[in-house]
Amino acid sequence: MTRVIGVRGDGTPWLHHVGRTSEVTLDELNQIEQGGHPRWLIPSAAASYPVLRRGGVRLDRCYDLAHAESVISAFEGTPVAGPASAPPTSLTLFTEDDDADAGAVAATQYADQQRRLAATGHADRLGLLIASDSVGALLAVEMTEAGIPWDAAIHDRLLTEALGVQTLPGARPSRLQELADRIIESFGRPVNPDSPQDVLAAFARDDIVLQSTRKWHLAGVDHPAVAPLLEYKELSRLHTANGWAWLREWVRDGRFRPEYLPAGVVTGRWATRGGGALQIPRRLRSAVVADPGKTLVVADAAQLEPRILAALSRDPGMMRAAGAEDMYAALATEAFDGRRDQAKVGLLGAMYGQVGGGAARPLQVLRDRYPRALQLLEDAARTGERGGVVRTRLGRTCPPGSERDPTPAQERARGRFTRNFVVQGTASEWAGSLLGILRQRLHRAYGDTDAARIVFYQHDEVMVHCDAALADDVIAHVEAAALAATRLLFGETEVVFGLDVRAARTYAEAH
DNA sequence: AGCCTACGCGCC
DNA sequence: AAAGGGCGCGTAGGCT
Repeated sequence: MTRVIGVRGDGTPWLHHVGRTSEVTLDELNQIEQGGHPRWLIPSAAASYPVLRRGGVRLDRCYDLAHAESVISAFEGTPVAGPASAPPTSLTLFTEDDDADAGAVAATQYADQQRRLAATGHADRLGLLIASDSVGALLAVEMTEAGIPWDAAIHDRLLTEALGVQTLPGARPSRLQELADRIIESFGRPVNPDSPQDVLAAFARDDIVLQSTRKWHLAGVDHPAVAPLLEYKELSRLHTANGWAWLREWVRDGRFRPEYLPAGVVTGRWATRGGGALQIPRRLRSAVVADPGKTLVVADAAQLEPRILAALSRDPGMMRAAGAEDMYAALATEAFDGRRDQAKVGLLGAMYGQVGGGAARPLQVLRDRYPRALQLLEDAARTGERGGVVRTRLGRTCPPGSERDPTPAQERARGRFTRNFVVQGTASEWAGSLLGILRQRLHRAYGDTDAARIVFYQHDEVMVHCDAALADDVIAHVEAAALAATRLLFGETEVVFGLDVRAARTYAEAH
């Protein structure tokens, strides 16, 4: 019998069961949870689970009505704003309005969703997708709670080494100021290096006309300001995006705690809010340091998207290549006279919708040698260009075209989007499945303790902060989770989804 | 002052 | 002739 769980605006948990909604204590919830790990219905884990966690409750499984609604509506062709982007007021009905029986409303909505799921004819796959998004919603809360271990002193030292010393708040650090001075000196007049317009105008006065100040446009220009400008841009980026202000705002008690938005991206990828958590710069990854006695297990899926393409299309040659440890090298041996870079450029170009430039010839080779794989992408692109929708392996559906009268350029852009959607979205399902399976395995092995906690996840990469002595076991759990995710999505397949996985004290060393 | 867009760049 | 997908975020600069 289904149980609905939620939290009122005043923080009181409620339980809806056999037609009745009543207040419930955290102890009672824990007892029911321990008694058999039911699959709780929950209007929104993002809204309710943090309160339950603060009370020591750990849910194993749930069905998140907001995520389910997003998945089902998109499949039906009437997308709602995603659960992540929905403003808090839209949850009022379920969590804050004490007059309505929130439990009864949720139970009704669930029944309606089950009916609609059955009507799709794909209740099995969509059910897996909803389960995956739902466990992601639970884990997202737990990951924010755990936080990424972050050594502020190391971060500070890295900043000082790169940027020089901080002078006054709001002023440039010394190294950055020196570069700004050199830029001005090179132009012989005042220029604000932070202003693209200003920089373009300065170059124009020296008879150099640039399309933009992007670094790849600047790179080939012969002018004394270019070198300091490129260095300034790189360091300025570090200063503004992950400098001392970021450190003060985001790192507390040795932890960086971003807010995760599972399936916050249309393709199903996660997004984060605040702190730019999915863009932790490489040069700062040595500041991510395990606590004493602990280690970081970092696993990332190698060449995930091309392998996804092979498994989705079942192209025989592509699947054979995707059985190799280095898929690009295998493709190169088979079809590119051993030129690995050609295989990579071609395959990435095919998945992103590139048509010209250096990818043109490799693309033709791929079309000749791997027609089924390329056809899958071409079909997705054509569907998008015509205004249709495409779906991932588990049925996540892209939004319908938004233009009423698309220009040819807009049609092509949408074709590139739908072409990429099937691959990026299915890759996201594979990684999300791995994540949910890993969460369950770690909990069964170590319980709700700090012995092993998932602390970071981005697209095709997961980080576990665990007791150093458990590193090998945790690595085995990650590898088992990857195999299980592969079976879940593709059954028996020749395609190998390999992981680069290792344990180390810092993120920099483990990646 | 607050809001919005364009730009540019970091990550996958 | 060139033609690459998905994001978040800080700054500049223009608007109300």
